[in-house]
Amino acid sequence: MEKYSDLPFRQILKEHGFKSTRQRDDIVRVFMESGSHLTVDELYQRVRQRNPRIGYATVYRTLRLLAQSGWASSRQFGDRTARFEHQTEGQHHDHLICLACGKIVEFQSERIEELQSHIARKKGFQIFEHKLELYGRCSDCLFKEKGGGKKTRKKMEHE
Amino acid sequence: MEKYSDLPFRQILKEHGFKSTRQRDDIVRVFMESGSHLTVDELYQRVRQRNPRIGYATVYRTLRLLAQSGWASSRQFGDRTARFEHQTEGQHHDHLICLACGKIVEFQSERIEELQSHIARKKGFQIFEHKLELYGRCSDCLFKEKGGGKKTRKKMEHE
DNA sequence: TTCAATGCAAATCTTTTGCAATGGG
DNA sequence: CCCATTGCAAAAGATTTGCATTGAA
Repeated sequence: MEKYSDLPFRQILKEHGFKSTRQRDDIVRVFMESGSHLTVDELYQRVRQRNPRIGYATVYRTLRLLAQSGWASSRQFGDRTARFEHQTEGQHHDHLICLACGKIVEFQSERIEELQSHIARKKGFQIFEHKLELYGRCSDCLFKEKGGGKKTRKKMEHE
Repeated sequence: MEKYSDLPFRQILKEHGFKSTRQRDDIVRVFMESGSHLTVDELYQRVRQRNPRIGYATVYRTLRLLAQSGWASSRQFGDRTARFEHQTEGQHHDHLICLACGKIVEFQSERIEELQSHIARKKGFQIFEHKLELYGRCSDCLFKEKGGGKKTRKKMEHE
């Protein structure tokens, strides 16, 4: 068990004049240990396992705190439930979302970002952030759907 | 006044075994005549001016119908309210959104779409659709914010 | 006539908020 | 000790649904 005081987030809280609490520690911990893209409810359930006395509202409030300090950010994929992801060091990334199994894969493309700035400039916009989401089927689900193919195929290009 | 029976959407309804009604006519009409990106409430308000006896639920249900037949599609920009846009003939387009005044400008980039397919292929995904949104400030708002500049400036490039 | 569509209100679902009780600094 | 934070429950906002009534075919 690590010491709570080791949590760097406590530092952030202090800097901004917020208090550190058992609840915030637990929520931040669980959030940090989790793979990204959790819904608030998923996070709440996991936090509850560690500390069953935590309220839903506290999870929301702490998540907002995390977002405000740049540690987390929220996204909506398709559905109307927000998902929170770790803010990976200013590194912007986008998402591939499998509509069949829900898998979310991150990617990054400098070329696309360049084109975006180019377009924005042409339209007179100054871009602060962007969201790019590609929805489709991941290869696992494609294989499952097409049925019975061997595991390793060479070609799977369709127009 | 055009004849209701001229509405091509009536054809779609019939083909799918749905009934044409005064309400559906009115809603589809107003939707078609409106600039895109209306919220349900905005559409509801406008439809009410034409036909005050229409219920909120009917607007939702008709919008779903429009979406299912490919005439409309819903999007969430930033906020948690859905906005509906016309489905412009299979022509995919993306959006620039001004965070200050809410203006939404559409654009299209074949180069970006190519890069997207390329990335998807590398990750083993097959893409069915995508969403790309650029959030920032439109030039109007940029001028307003920087204050007092002349209307027509030559340069406004910031890094 | 018949059953889909409507209007209304109530139900859901996600997120936010008011407030008395709690606990960090 | 003081006031920010918490937990709960209630509120709010968006969307959906149940059901008796209406109306298109």
